[in-house]
Amino acid sequence: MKLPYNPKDKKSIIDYAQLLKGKTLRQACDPSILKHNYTGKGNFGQILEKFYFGYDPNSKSEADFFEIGMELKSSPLKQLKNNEYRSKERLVLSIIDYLKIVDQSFDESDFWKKNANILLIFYLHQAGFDILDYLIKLVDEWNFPNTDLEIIKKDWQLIKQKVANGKAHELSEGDTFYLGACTKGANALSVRKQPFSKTPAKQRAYSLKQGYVNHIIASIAGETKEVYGKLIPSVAVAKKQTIEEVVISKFKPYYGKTIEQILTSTGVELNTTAKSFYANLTKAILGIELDKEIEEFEKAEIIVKTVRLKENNLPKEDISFSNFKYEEIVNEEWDESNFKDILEHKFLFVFFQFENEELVLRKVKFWNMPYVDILEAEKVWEETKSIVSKGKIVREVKDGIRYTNFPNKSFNSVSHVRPHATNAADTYPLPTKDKLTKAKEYTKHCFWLNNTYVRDEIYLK
DNA sequence: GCATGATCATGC
DNA sequence: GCATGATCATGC
Repeated sequence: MKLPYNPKDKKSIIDYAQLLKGKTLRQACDPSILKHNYTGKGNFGQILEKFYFGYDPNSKSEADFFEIGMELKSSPLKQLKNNEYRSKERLVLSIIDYLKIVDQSFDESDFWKKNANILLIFYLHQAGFDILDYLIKLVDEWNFPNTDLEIIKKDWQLIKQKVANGKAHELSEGDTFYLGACTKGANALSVRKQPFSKTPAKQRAYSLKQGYVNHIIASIAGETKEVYGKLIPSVAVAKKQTIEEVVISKFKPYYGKTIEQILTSTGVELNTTAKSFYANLTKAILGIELDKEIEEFEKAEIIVKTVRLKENNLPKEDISFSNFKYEEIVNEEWDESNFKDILEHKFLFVFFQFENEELVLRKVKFWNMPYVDILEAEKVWEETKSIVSKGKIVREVKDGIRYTNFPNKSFNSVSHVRPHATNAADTYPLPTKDKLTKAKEYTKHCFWLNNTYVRDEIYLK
């Protein structure tokens, strides 16, 4: 079959791909597309390869357009309430071969051979639409800018190192900044051998974090009426530095200083009672304008948490996350849950401590949750799901206060469940009526990190 | 002094 | 109106 492009000529391939912009697969392809047999999540890409580019989908370790070393990737966009576009998810790249990575250098790696040059096709995912009717919005090639590539190399090295240490089963997306190791497979039973441990490891693929993909779409969209995220200022990571080193070096001069002293020396005026105060103080220290986001933090989806320690090192409060919906948690599995997704992020903790009633900056710390603790958090999540499913939330009512069966601080050393609402009447519906109170809805709750855990495993370590 | 339930304040 | 970060109140 004669291809409608020259597979040895990059420009010819890209020009042909660009014709997809503003079209759906149904409009862009031959009517034979109606007979496609691809089902399942990844099938947009497979249909695109077979019916538009005219080659059979494969899982070879070389790039799809092997003659010029360019890989084809398609990925969904979502539209926000304000009509701006964002990536719907992380961009999943090739499978990590645990057995081979340990003997490879980055430049000669399977990863780099396949993904150095990518032809990206972004389509708008719309619920209820047939995949043939998703509108293709953005088409362009992508090469990693050098500053990003330095960070991606370090991410890759870290993944390799963990496998070399016999810890492939402990990999987490939170280990790295831009390039993640995300789980890939039908279910939790999709596992592989690893070279230096008998423990089977979950099958994982290299992936670009959702925040990084948002940066990509903002870059390739260029000047359009539609908004695809925004390009944001960088904290300028020098070639031989990690993001951690740059950020910590900027904070260090302020260790031991009071908030007032920090404000004076940064010359930034801030409303200390404003909700965004600590976030703004972080930006002031990093030298980022207050109305801007921090590029590296957005790309790496780093979650900043500020903690105020008492003089005895115990955080004054536990750390809250988003509320969970009772009707959702009972239908979720741990591996797909919001809570696990959050816990697999990279965090930046900014620790202040009370010293004679005054808060001083103690230190900052990059952190992601170790594998064993994620297993602990899973127990809290499973217990919560079970309690909601059975309708056994309320244990007893005393003096009008409802005491629950949700996992508390003595249930687990890592996390517990507590209310997080405007008041007791601020509720979400229950999937199962509460047995004791007959309530059909219940005060909003969320997962919290125990303050003792934050002290012992994050601050003191 | 802490655990747990409850609530507040801000900003989008 | 609601999400989010922060804080309060009470009983043991």
